[in-house]
Amino acid sequence: MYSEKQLIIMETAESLFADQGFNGTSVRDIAEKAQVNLAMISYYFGSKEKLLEALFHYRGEASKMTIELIIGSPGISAMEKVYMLVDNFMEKLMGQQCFHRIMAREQVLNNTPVITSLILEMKKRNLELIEKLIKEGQENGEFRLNVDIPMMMTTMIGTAHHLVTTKHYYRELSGVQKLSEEEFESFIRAKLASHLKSLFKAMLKYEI
Amino acid sequence: MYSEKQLIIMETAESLFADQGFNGTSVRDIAEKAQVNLAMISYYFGSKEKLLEALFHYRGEASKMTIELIIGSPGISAMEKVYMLVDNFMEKLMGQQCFHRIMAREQVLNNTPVITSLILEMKKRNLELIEKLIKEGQENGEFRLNVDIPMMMTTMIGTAHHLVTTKHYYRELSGVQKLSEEEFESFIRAKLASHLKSLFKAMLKYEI
DNA sequence: TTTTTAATCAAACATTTGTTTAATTTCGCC
DNA sequence: GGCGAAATTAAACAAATGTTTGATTAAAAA
Repeated sequence: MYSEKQLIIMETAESLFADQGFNGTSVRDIAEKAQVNLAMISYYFGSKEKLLEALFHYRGEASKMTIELIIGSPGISAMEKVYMLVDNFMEKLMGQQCFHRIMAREQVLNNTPVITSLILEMKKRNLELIEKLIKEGQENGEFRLNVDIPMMMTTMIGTAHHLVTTKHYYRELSGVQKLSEEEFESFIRAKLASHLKSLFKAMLKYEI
Repeated sequence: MYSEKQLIIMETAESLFADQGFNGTSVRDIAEKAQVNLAMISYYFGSKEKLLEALFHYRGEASKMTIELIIGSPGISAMEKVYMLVDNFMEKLMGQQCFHRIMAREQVLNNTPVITSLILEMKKRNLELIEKLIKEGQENGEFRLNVDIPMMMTTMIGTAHHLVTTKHYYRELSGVQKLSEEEFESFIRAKLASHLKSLFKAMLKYEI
């Protein structure tokens, strides 16, 4: 679908957009870092904006499937599946931090209709799948009946995004400055995963 | 401290930054909407960047005090104080959505050292106060002992920010499109407040 | 080989950008 | 009224912006 050069441009743009924002990054920045001629970006993608859209398509496509796979797998309790979804979510989040930083910003600043509807579609699809899973758990008595699923999703995504996108603050505040970058990464990954699982368990099982 | 005209400029800039981002907003946009001459912005604030910093100082200053007041008040249980803090947080969040949207973006994109350290200072101060409150609750047996306070704060801020800054999505997803704008506002305010209180209760009281 | 298509490039394009200048107006104060 | 400081203005500034052009090279097809 995308040539090697196009991928280089997209991934370079991704890291620059993540660090400096979309408007804070010039096409010359991208061209220079990707070591391609300035005109190639318009040539391949049409415009800077369409480059961003292409990036969203590219990254969005990659993360479909897995959820369906988890929910569909037999012989696993609904709670266990929720835990697996959390792990899956964390994996994608940590593995594509640049893209998630861009998305976190684009969600707030919904100026670009194409991307807005892409994100909305993504959210809708995920929500539907989760709803199916929760219902399954409710029908077999695993979960309590009054579960606010959109709010639950908001908690997961909001908490995780906030921690990952502002980890430089978290590092200062939680007294783990001495950890190396990699140690810190796996530290927050593990911590966040177990934290989210606790929250989900509380929301799904206990009347509070 | 700030003249009327300066306030107009700051508040106009605030709403534009919130909608279009800092880099997506030109000083000409601000000048036009605030109905002041272009040069007045440099005249009063020195630069566009310093205007943003002034805004952070202005909004930051306004929200000190209250937390100390709540924590200090006698004859109230620690849990009750936590609930009050949630309400207070919600009030500030909903009342200054523009500013919080800007802050949400600036946290992700920490390019501006002055603002980064302003936010960090804010976070540190709040964390210290909350820590004091939690300890109080732990000493009188209200709260359990293993509480990850930074993670708890992350959950509150992340969830709330995410919901408020992406409420246009939430509105589509939670099936409340028929509500008016004001109804929807108070709907998410109430919902979020009670949701956060539940989460805090779960995190502070129950071993999960 | 010849022809056609795609890729690459330096240069130019027209806007838009944040900021400054220098002149003018407004206002409080003596 | 007249002076001086602050406020306001239109114009200009240089730099940066996204995009296009037209020429040149490379690759593929005939």
